[in-house]
Amino acid sequence: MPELPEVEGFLRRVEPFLVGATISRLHVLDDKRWHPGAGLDDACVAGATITAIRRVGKMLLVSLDRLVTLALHLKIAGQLVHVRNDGSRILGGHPYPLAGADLPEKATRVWISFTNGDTLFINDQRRFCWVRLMHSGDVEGFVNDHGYGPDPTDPLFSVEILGARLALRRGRPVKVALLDQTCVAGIGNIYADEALYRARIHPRRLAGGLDLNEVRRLHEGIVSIFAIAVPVGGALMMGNRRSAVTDPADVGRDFLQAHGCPGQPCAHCLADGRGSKGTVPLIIREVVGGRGTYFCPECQQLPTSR
DNA sequence: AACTACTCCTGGAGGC
DNA sequence: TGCCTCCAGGAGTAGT
Repeated sequence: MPELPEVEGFLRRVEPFLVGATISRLHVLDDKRWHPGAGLDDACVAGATITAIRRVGKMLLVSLDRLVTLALHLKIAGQLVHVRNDGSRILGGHPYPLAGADLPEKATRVWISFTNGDTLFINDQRRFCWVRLMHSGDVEGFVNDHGYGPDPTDPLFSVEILGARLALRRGRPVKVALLDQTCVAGIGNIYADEALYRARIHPRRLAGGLDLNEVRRLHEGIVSIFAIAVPVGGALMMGNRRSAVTDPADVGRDFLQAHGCPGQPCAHCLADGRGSKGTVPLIIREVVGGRGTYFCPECQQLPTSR
């Protein structure tokens, strides 16, 4: 579930505290989540200082001054918790509650303690996340092997680029193309649904079948939903349903209009006056590309055949 | 080349 | 209440 906004939002908030921090120890609690490269182990990072953090797609890359890099991917249910030496916490990724929980806890897979008393916990209830340690010289090759597409938060991400990437996947449903990290990097199931909803495009439309105006709308949908989601650290989703906002600080994270909203009146149709009171079209759920997909059957229609 | 199916894994929901 | 089954999902891999 942690997609681009969840990872980027966390990165932006913790960067001031992490860059320049020196690791005292890296603790591996779940060997299966830990993948040190050849000749490397957890002891290699003790005493190392973080020089930079960046994101590629949904992956986080933490560069250390020992010419090694920690790479981590939160997959579906991964969560990052930065605990400062005054006890304050910054949460990123999956929002499953840790109210008052002592860390590390049972879902903690790897954690890092810093010489300044701060700690960073990598939690994952589902055990799909991974943490790699590699030589910094190998990072470029590792990233290139994934073949990531353009980043939609990059100012250079244009309508033309999106159109060209979709054209390469012309025979696939546009939703499936958006989920392909080599098409556009960082979009997952939540934001693919939201972007298509904003663009009023049916998720089963073929990627190559969109006209220029539709590609423009989709580009705007992607860029605008990320503009909302990134600053607040992403949406509050627990599994396949939206989680209730319990912390006033999280109110801004309740912005989803389609994904996880089955049976809710379509906001577009409401605004456009479609359907009288009580008969406004409702958001429905179908499986597209093997993923639960939410959309409005009224304002996101498939073109009539032939 | 382009699909689909399966794998990894756990917690939560729903049925009985 | 308790047990059982099903489902969610990122992304890699295997099979069609």
